Amino acid sequence: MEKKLRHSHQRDMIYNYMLSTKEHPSAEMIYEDLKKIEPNLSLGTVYRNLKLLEELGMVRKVTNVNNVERYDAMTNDHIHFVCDECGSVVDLPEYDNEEIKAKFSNHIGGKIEWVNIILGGKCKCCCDKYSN
Amino acid sequence: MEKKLRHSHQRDMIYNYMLSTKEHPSAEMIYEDLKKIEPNLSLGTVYRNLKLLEELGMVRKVTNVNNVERYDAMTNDHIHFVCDECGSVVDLPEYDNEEIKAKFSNHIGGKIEWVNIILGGKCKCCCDKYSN
DNA sequence: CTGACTGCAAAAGCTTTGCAGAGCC
DNA sequence: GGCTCTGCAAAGCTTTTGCAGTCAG
Repeated sequence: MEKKLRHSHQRDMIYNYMLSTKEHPSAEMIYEDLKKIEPNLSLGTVYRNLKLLEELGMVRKVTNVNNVERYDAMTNDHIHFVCDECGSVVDLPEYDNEEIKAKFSNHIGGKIEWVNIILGGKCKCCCDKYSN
Repeated sequence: MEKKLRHSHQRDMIYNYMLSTKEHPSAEMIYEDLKKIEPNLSLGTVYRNLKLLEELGMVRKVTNVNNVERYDAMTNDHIHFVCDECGSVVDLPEYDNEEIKAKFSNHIGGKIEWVNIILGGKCKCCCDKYSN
């Protein structure tokens, strides 16, 4: 059942990149940025490692923006805001998910393993740009 | 700017189907079911109309399960639970989104237009099936 | 050495789109 | 009649996968 992992330079790069950015990048964005440092990197490797890191609970999918999945390194419980205009995804301050879990756990009967809260609309930047 | 819509039998079928189901279907699921009644229906038409209905605010994307988008007819504020095992998406009782909007609107600066709250885990059915 | 990991490129989805014809108003 | 909508099929994109070679332990 358990996976046996070896050390991998590429996986390190990807994870460190995830830890360093606040952009909630897509696989493609990660690939484009890391290729500057490691020109041989392949997109398939990015996808494979994101999936692995997700299974390890080190990274998670945040949301799908325009049919592209956006990722986040797991830190604490926090929620996100997505701009429908420019597609940016930003963190919002810490938020207690336990409350909402507790509220619905009876109703579900099964096991709640995660909570994903996303607000959407138009970010400040886009509101200023096109005022309407 | 405004769209000029004509009446369309296919669009009616799709919307009525959305109102009648609790399954939060994908385009494909809608297509498969409606084809039984309307064998000429095409998948492209389902996609086109879902997009249209979404723009009209009559339908919304709920969440992406295994790279497939799931839809819901807009009713009131409610939230969803997704089973990671079987991919089912179910409604949870009404929930007040205004509270959470209010909590973060200052922080965002822009305009919050929607809230999407999703809980995930293993549904009762799957918990019973594979007990571990 | 062994088997996990990678790059490459092809394959596999899901979703969108161009086009010619049909249908609504 | 004009413009929207549809079916069909092709194209477009993102993501996954097979393979042969590379690398970590």
